Amino acid sequence: MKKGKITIHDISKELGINSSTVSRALNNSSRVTQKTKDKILKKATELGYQRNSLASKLRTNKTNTIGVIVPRISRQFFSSVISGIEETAYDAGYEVIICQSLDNLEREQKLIETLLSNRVDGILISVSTQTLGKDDFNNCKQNETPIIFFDRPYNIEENTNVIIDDFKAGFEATEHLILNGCKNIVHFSGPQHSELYKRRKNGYLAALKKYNLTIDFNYIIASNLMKSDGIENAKKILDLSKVDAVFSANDVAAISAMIYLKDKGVKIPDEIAFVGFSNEQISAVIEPSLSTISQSDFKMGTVAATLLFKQIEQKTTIKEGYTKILEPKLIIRNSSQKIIL
Amino acid sequence: MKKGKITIHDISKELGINSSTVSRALNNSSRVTQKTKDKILKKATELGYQRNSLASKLRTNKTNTIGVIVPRISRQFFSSVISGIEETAYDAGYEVIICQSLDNLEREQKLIETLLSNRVDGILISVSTQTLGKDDFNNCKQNETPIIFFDRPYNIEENTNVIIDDFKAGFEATEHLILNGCKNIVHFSGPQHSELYKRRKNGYLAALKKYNLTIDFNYIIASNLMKSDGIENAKKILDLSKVDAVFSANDVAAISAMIYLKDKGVKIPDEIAFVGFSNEQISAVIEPSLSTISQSDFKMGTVAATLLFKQIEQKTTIKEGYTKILEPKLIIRNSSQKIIL
DNA sequence: TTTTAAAATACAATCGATTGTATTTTAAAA
DNA sequence: TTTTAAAATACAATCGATTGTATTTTAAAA
Repeated sequence: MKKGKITIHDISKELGINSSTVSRALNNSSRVTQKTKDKILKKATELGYQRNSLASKLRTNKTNTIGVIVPRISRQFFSSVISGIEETAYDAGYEVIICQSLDNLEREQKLIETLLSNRVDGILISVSTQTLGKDDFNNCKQNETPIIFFDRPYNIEENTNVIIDDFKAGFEATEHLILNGCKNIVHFSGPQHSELYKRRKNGYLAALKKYNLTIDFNYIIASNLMKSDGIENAKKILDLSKVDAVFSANDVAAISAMIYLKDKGVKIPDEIAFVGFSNEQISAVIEPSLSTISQSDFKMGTVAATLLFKQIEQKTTIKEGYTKILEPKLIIRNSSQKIIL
Repeated sequence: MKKGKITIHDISKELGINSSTVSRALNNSSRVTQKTKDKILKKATELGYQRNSLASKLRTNKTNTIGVIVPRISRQFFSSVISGIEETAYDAGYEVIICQSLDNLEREQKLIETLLSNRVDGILISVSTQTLGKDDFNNCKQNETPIIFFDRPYNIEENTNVIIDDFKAGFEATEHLILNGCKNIVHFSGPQHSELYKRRKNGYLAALKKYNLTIDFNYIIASNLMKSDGIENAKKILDLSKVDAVFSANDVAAISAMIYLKDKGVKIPDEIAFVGFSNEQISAVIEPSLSTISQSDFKMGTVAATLLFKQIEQKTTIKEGYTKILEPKLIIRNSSQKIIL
């Protein structure tokens, strides 16, 4: 057995057939007769031939590979999006390279560089929370490598984005609480520079307005929505009087706040009702189970991937500022259903 | 601006310096003077040059890339292992390609093929539950591509494996329950062909023996340990008399059983105590919080990756049947602590 | 049997970077 | 100024697969 990898030239030599014919046979070209194909394929398996994708990709200038960057693969939402992307890619004949930025900008930039130098045909990304600039992804554009942003919108005027209707989600979550008898609803918001959290907040405000509830800006608590922030927020709630509900812009903060409040003897949902955001796996398991917003994650993956493949294959210049907005879905569980007397 | 990607030849032409010198300058070779390097680097950034890794990898016959295959990236344990791998790889200058098999053998085989044809330098894999054969990975060996198995051992006699001491974990979990006053301990076991589940079971049996408790094989319930299996198992428990504890070979089944039993009015841990396995994220959040075994996940990643890099760089033939066994850690939470009168 | 068109296969260049060897340049010594 | 060794740069082959064009083979028609 020859050491090292087998190439088409090895097959070529063994059979006395030119390597171009071997290549065509392996790619099932109509320019090679079935008889020759059979001979070549047999020899290929016999030698344990395995195409060198690097050479093929270099020559054809097409990798049939896309890169996906998310903050963390462990988060339920992202892994569902990735599943959606992978299914779509699988059907379209693309390979997928999954990367996590750990919400770190420097790392994210490095990943982009790596993906570009590996000549991916396109990139799907949910940007890190540190990504604030307007032209962090110029290297892609310079390269004419299509890039599509999902979940966390990025410079909507100039890029392709796939997001959910955060305003509507915020509105529906809040309205649901109001219809369940809540009147003094606190909102846990995220970093205020983020468009996404602004929209959720605006949805919240619009719902209060619709039902003529007083808007108290002390009731809007901004934070990074981490576990510890939830606890801090919960402490603040205990200082505010009359709070009877919380709409949190993510599940993590909602859950840690709930646990803290329960520990302090607060009855949930009867004294304080909760609605979260994201439909993390834990939200179904915690007690009481947390009502939340599902971001149609799998679908977001398929939609983003489909858009990307279209851009890659049409090779059209990317239409600036196209945004696809998906519908959110309110999932009603126990944390928001008060016993209305 | 030239359309398409910039190559070293473009830089070469622009500056009238041969492309070999350009290549050496970009790789910071000592054969190029600093003055020339500066000129070349400046022009490279000016033109937006980006190395074509495909060409480089093809020429050098080294990709500095490893592939990682896990059943699902969303599972807490696997994403932690991956983090461990990525950190180690980052330090060692390797890229990581993450793939999920979805516990599907066909898909797993396809991923292996793709990784090999992309000429990864090595592979880390936690095999799918469908992978039962003894030589599913011959294509790697034929290729002389190192492959290391983690978490789920595979053909221990012939391959490199990184696993935890499942026997010890089973023993400690069971002993912990015994020391908390439990005498009639049910064991939820997994598919009986699996070495891993056999070892956990043997640990359980050894603990019973050590404390002179009767071994009743009706108390060992085998299943696939999915959510639904947990519920089925819980029903069976209700039919058995005297059960006062459960040691489950994973958290998922333990949790669904707990929820079912709680619903039926069983007090946990006072009537039936629980210990799970894996330390899934949910296990800390459920009520009562679930005692479980931590599989030193992050460390498993670093250890497996370190081993792999060693194999890649030494280019030694893979020593057959080397198994690295990591220590498990019992995490005691509320589900296992009875009030002993 | 010779001619000819179609089918099959071979030739050779190419993708972009790397690298051993050859050549040129530089600068010090003769 | 010429010689010479060292430093710097250029030449050319190479990694493995692909593909437009050229050549050969096949088989039918003349």
